[in-house]
Amino acid sequence: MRMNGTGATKDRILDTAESLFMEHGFEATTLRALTSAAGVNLAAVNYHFGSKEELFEAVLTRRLDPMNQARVELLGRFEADASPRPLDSERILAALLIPALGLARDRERGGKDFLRLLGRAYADPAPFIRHFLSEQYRPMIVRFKAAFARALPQLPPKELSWRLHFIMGALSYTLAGTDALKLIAELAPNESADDEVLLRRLAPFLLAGLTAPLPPADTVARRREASPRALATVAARSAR
Amino acid sequence: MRMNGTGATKDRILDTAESLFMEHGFEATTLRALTSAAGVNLAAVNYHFGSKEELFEAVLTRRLDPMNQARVELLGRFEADASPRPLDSERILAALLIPALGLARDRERGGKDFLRLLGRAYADPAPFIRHFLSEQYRPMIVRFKAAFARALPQLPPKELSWRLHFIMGALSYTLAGTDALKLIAELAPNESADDEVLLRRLAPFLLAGLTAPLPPADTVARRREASPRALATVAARSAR
DNA sequence: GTATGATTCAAACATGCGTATGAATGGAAC
DNA sequence: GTTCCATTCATACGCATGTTTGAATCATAC
Repeated sequence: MRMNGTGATKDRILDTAESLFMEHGFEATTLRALTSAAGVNLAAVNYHFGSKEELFEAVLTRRLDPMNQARVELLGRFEADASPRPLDSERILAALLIPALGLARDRERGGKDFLRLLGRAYADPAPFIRHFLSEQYRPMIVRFKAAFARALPQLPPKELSWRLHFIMGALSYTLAGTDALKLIAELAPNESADDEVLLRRLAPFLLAGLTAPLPPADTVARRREASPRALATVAARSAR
Repeated sequence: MRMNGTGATKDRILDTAESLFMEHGFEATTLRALTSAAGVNLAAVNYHFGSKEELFEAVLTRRLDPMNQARVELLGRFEADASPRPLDSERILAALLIPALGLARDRERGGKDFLRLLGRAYADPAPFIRHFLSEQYRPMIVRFKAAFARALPQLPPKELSWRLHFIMGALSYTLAGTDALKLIAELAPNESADDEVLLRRLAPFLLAGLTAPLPPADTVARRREASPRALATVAARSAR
């Protein structure tokens, strides 16, 4: 055993890795830059974590595991409160977003960095990252999908899967954001309240998408519903 | 001048790069793997493109530029058709999605690869990539934002910016997809019709989010509107 | 047919990477 | 105060990377 001054080497590595992986990505972050920024020896990463990949997984697990657990717990609590009536999709969505919001807000250091890192990990093509994330998320996703299915019985399961996919996309992209914001617009200088405001704006957007009317039934649109038909119509018309 | 057999070396490099960058990302794709897969000499990349980064930009420009141009042109055509009435947001959204759909469908080879590559480039932290994409997209985004602002005059500009951000997020995440699909659910074996089906499911989702009711006005929700209030309420209640 | 200039090629360059090693270090246990 | 063992450290290993070089190759123009 050992009891160092304040922060154990291991934690210092995790914190620095979280920040650097977020900023530069996994591949572009070198162990030399990482250990030098953390003020530890180069060999410390391999000593404490085994390899760079295992370090990355440790960085993710440290926060992802509690966050997804909190999501499931919150969902259970909401369901108990609403019992015996089924929980409405608005609160299910809330159970999905609130722990992410809490992570962004509560931990003064690193929390927001982590969410950006997570958003980027989502899009990373490295097989070990994709596999790891998939394993980490599966139980949570299965649980929420079942809850949404109860709340939206008229929505076909396949459609629900797609919309959950879109939701996770908008969420992770948004959390990964920062520079991307500049791409869309000049969002004024009030980036202060950011994350809370962000999720309060994201929630209605996602809820509306989740409960949107169904798309046209078949490959060629037969029905004459108002809203979702036009895209197909217009697409056909624009064929040159 | 030179006229090689069939495909000039330059094009062969571009095609292979598109596929490999998509599959492994920018950093993890080595010039040796790339040139060997393309059947060209290792030095050919530096000879024709100058550097790996410039090759990446060339890969992106080759398709991104025409796609965004097509988006703007299509928007203009729709606006002319609708004149003098302002174009509804549904068709504006269609002008945004259809060229992406066309790219995924028309070019038998590479089109879909490119969209996945693009979705991944969105999330890549490399500064030169972010800067490049931002420059490539700005004119198109500005144009569409103005069109949406006309179609949705009741929506505050800042709110519109956010929702455009969410839209681009769901879109790029969806286009980058494939493996991510497995994460959400077992989408059955009919991945056949994929891309067209995908966008026809995505469009109603995005349209509903875009036209969703406004979130609560202030930091603390004052009004008693039905739908978007609950998240804030519930969040406060769940504070432990 | 020879000169020209663009392209291809094999080989090397310098550098940086993740990882491994073996000696130093220092607090805890006896 | 000596033993012990987890940790730290400087250093080196082996290798792969992006890039450069200078000669070989080829179609074209004269």
